[in-house]
Amino acid sequence: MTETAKKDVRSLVTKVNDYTWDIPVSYESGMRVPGRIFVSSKLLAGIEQETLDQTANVATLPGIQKYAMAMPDAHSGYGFPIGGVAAFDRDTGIISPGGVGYDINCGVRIIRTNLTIEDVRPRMRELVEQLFQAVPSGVGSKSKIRASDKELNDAFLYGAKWAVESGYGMKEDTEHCEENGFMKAADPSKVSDKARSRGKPQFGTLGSGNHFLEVQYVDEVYDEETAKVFGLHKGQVTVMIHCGSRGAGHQICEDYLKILERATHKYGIILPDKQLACAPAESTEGQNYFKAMAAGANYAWANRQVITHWVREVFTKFFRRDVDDLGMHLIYDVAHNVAKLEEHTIDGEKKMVYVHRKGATRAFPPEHPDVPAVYRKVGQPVLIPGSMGTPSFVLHGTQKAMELTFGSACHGAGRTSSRAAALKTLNGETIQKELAARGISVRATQPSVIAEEAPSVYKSSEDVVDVVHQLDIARKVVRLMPMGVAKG
DNA sequence: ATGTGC
Repeated sequence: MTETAKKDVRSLVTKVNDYTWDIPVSYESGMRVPGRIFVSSKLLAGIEQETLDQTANVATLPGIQKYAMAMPDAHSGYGFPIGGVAAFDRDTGIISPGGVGYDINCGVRIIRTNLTIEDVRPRMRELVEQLFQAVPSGVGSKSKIRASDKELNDAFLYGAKWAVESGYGMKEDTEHCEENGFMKAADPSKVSDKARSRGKPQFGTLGSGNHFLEVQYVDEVYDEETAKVFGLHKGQVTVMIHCGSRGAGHQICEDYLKILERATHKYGIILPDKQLACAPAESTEGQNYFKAMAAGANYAWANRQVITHWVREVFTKFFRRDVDDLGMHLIYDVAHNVAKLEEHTIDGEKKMVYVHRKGATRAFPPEHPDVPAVYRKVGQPVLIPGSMGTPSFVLHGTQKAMELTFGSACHGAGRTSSRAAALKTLNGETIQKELAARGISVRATQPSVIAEEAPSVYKSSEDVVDVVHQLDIARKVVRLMPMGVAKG
């Protein structure tokens, strides 16, 4: 980024405090509320002009509440910024596929183990190879499962619950997922044949891009008490799965963007950007999108659940110990790309709003009824993956998040440069060797994937997480260092 | 992110 661009960004926004910057309604015509960026001055310098513009654009949408928000990892996306949070009044507001993103319920889960670094490190390469072989990855990768139409339908309806009941997991798994692993609003009849045919052969596949399957260890504990509640302690090995709804979610988004572009016109909604296509939340078009989106979200939960089962299979064979003995419990599973109908207190009044989190994690506080009973006292686990070779974090949600961000926090590091730029300047094999020298085994479909996802093309996950911690919208519990990574 | 791209 050039010096001029940096200056430009700073001059347009107003500092509220060290981690909060506002885009005034005077920034762009039609803004109904200000934009609000939760970011340090260091990270603000890296926020692109387009991200600010997109945040301001979101602020023009009907029924928006309080602020159009951007998290410290924000970058530009389709219409809405990635790292964005926006809540719309159920009765007067809109719902928009661009506010969720193409990868519906792209998300993260973390599984703990009883293994130590010493158990795993000497055999890391071999273990990663086994995981890579067990979980199909890459663009267009196909599942080992041949799902029937009925099974696909049940997965759209019941998500992780379908997977567990089909033999891919343990009953307790669904209790440790956001929404218990499925959104009840799902209606598979609102999903097109094309989306179905793309989703049918992809259960239990990782996908590509920044999606990964990672063996990690707890290298720092910030909050002993909460870590204990999550079953985490220093030196312990964990497994993180980061992936989404594959071709199914992608097709649902594409289908409904077209439908909602027409609805935008039909309902006379004026948009600064066509990519913000939306419909009144309670309109037929809006509700149909919501029902299809929920089905896509459920597909992603089913996907991560099937992968979890195969990960457990690999570990039990590899270490010749059963799942109970290995202590491979799912800690939690969060959605990073989803819209939800939630109750929030706005200006002292309880209200139902459609909260769009696109590249943002729900961060509900202690005592919230939607937090699983086992975590009720400490708040929802907030899972923030790092980029390849960089630390990931477990945090917990707070009351402050309910007050400031509709119960939301950031979702990860966020790119600083494009895939194309990374491919031009970086060599995958060199990066793989550098990571190996740091004790991190990476197995990918091809070297170019490693170049595209190099640590240097991402913001620091540490910096991003520190902002949400300082703001107290999520508090750090542990830091996880990667040891082995399987990627598409 | 994606049976990757106007």
